[in-house]
Amino acid sequence: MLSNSSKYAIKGVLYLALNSNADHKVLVRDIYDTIHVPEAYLAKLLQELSRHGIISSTRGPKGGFYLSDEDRKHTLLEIVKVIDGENRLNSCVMGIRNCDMDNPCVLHKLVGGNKSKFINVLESTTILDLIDGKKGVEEFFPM
Amino acid sequence: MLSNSSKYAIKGVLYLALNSNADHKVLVRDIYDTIHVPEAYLAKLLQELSRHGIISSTRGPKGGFYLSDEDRKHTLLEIVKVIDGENRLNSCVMGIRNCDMDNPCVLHKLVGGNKSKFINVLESTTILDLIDGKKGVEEFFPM
DNA sequence: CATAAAAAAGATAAAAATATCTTTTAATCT
DNA sequence: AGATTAAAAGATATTTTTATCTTTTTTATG
Repeated sequence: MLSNSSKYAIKGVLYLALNSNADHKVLVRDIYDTIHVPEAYLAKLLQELSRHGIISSTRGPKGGFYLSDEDRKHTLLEIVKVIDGENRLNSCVMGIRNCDMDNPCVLHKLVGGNKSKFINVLESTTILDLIDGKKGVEEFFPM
Repeated sequence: MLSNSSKYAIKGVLYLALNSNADHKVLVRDIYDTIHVPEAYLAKLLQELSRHGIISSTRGPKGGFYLSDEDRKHTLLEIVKVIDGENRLNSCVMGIRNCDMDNPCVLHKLVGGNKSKFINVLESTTILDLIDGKKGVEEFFPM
């Protein structure tokens, strides 16, 4: 359902949500170990998210990645769509042609409901929602 | 969540459920076009299922793949486990270490419920359940 | 302005998933 | 028994995903 890349991206954004703001940017090298994502790969993913305006970044000294207040209003689904593309989530669970919500195949009816709910959660959950009331990274990235 | 291979396999088994029995075996070459799965690849998948006792087959003239009455009692989850292995479904949605149902990470709590339900459907649905009351292939594989 | 810091971009590599092709084995039928 | 049929097994190829490495561009600062 979700690619590894999307999971990585969400973990990265989550870290930024908990540890950064416009006045305190963070470097990929400070993140990757905590969230268990290869450094160079994480860099690529964050760059992609930045390019799409999901997160913020500045180059050069004192630069790094961070989340503005606006950034925090983005949903998990937006992250997933940037990384995995629209198609992956929209396609029929069973990969059957001409099958969608309106004209579901038998299998779609069977498992499609749960999938829809899964997507709904991603769509209705913002970064802010996720970290609301949480204090530290430990809670999100248990060893 | 499900690999393409698993989807292919389920489609193949579904076709067998609708079109075969011990007295009427079918060849891969008669299946693949209808369910839109590459011929040689489908053959491999069905062979794997046969090897694991999920479906039946015999070689030689009048041979082919088919489902015995017993075969029809297998669940979708069994098919998925043979093709994708145990790990794919059991791993944490977010790929976070030491995270499971008992000690869920924040994201797990968020989407884990829907995933569990998805797996429950696969686990509680047999091949027989799937085709119960259905008349033809068209209903399952709409063009 | 020169230097250093850090993201951005581009190129390449490795691994996994998907797909095909060839050879072997087993079953049936004449 | 010999020929033929079809799955089983094995080997190879392609594509996609995941991952790394190198170069370039931007920015801050001495």
